Amino acid sequence: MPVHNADIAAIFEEIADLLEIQGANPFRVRAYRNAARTVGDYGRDLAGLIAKGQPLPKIPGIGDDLAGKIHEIAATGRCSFLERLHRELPAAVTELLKIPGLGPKRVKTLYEQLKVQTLPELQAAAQSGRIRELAGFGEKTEQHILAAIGAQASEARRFKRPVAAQYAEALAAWLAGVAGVERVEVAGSYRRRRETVGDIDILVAARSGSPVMQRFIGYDEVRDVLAHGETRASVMLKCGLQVDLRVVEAAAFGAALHYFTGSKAHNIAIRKRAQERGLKINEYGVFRGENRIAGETEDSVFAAVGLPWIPPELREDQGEIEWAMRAPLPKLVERAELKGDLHCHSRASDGHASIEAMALAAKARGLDYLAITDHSQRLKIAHGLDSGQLLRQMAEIDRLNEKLRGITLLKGVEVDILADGSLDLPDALLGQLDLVVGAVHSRFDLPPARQMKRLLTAMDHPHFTLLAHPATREIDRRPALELDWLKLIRHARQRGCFLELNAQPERLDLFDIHCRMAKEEGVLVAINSDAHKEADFDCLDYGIGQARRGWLEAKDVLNSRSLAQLRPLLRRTM
DNA sequence: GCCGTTTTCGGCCCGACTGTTTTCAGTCG
Repeated sequence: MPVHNADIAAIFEEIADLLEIQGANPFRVRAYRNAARTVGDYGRDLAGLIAKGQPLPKIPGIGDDLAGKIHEIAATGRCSFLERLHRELPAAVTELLKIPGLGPKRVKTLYEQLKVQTLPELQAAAQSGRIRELAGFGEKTEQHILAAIGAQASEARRFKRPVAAQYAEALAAWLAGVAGVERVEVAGSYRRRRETVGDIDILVAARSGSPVMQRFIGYDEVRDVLAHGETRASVMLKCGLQVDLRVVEAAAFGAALHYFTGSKAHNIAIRKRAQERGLKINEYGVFRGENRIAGETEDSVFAAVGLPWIPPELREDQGEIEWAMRAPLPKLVERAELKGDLHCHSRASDGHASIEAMALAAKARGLDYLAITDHSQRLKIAHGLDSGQLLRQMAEIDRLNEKLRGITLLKGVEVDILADGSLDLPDALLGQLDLVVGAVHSRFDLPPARQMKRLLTAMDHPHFTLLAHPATREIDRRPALELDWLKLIRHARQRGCFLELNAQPERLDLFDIHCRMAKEEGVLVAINSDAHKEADFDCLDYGIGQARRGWLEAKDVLNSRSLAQLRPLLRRTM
């Protein structure tokens, strides 16, 4: 049973929960939480490194003790320290922390006073009125607990970007129209362009006396008001999405925007930096003693701690601060820099538009070239093309290229990578195409070693160009393949092929950390729409967001090349 | 538990809102 970074992170997170309930030193608790996040986001498989006998890399926040625990978990899958904690406190109590309003102190009280360990026990205690009897608890708390247990199953989820955008943008536009409102910005993980968002954070600059707070909690889509004060409010929308609003004066907008954009880890790192310089940062500005020295713009906040403005997509405390101290930050790729799209479908397989219609739609969105990559024969459900059908399509593309102006079509295919790594169409045919996009659409359950072999074998094929949606994950539906990413990326470099970042918002595959790994290893990434209809080209924007989170610049992106620059790259020489 | 250009000990980010309290602890972001 392989140990993943996520498994190590989960153990550290559980240790942090249990220590917190025990009332341990809060900074010790934080050390475990930081370590959980650092390990969970770490780009390389730590247990894999250890298994190969390599030393653990020096990771900030991981000292001798935690490194020792990582070694133990990697070797045994267990952590004796966690097991010791379990002997003192049942594992189930950490579940109680998931109830909003219940933190470590209250969970400890519930366990010690009422012997409550599980959610059903908590519910029973609340229903029988025993919770309100406890010191520090009351009737309202008991009611909230009952309501939260009822809501928990249905609403503990994250929202994909298109859904979040729909609500966030509409609400932001509505707030912008309220009297006295000067600026509105959607902050939080949405602004950092994370692939999913747990809630929406909206920041408003308003003149004093603006009714914006009242208008917010009275918004049509609001189901519950969770909290509201003078400057801050939280609501639950009917769709189950939580929205937090913060209102500040214009002079503090930059500081507040930085604060509410996060991430939390980035903010902590920036504040520590401020502290080292004798400054204090809060959402109202940067202060030296009583004097506010910055805060109107984000630029001014960063400048106050000796840094350039850092793009929101990089604010994860994943080295962006250290990088900015010693070198210019990357100039992250923008949508306008994409010159073409190397993966889309037509009506010939499972698309909904003709090749010509797709070409015109791509041209209308500023693209200069478009590869038609319908599915191959094995994918029956998508009406995959056999050799004869693909040959006829190639002839059709030749005819269209004579007719079309301002866009060039490339002949391609999204060929199935079969379980043994072979490709689903004959070599002679693949060799006639401009590019071969290979993809896994079946046998996601192969053992990791065989899955890895499958992909490496496919890349060894002389005509293989580009690996589509490499992890094959679909958000909330299908987990990512367990791959040795560094090995895969280095193999791609060696074989002269490329990786796709599939821009469909339910895929967003490559992951951000693997984009960054590809960049570091010198493997170009193609940001592709995988469009099945004309409007899908707009998905490229989601791909750009993910690419930016992966530190990619235009030079790291295959389809930022002009067609003339691209053609030689597609021609395999090995 | 981590960490070091004021430190190997003594720090560790900061403020708003709620509910239970009569001045604040707990929770959250």
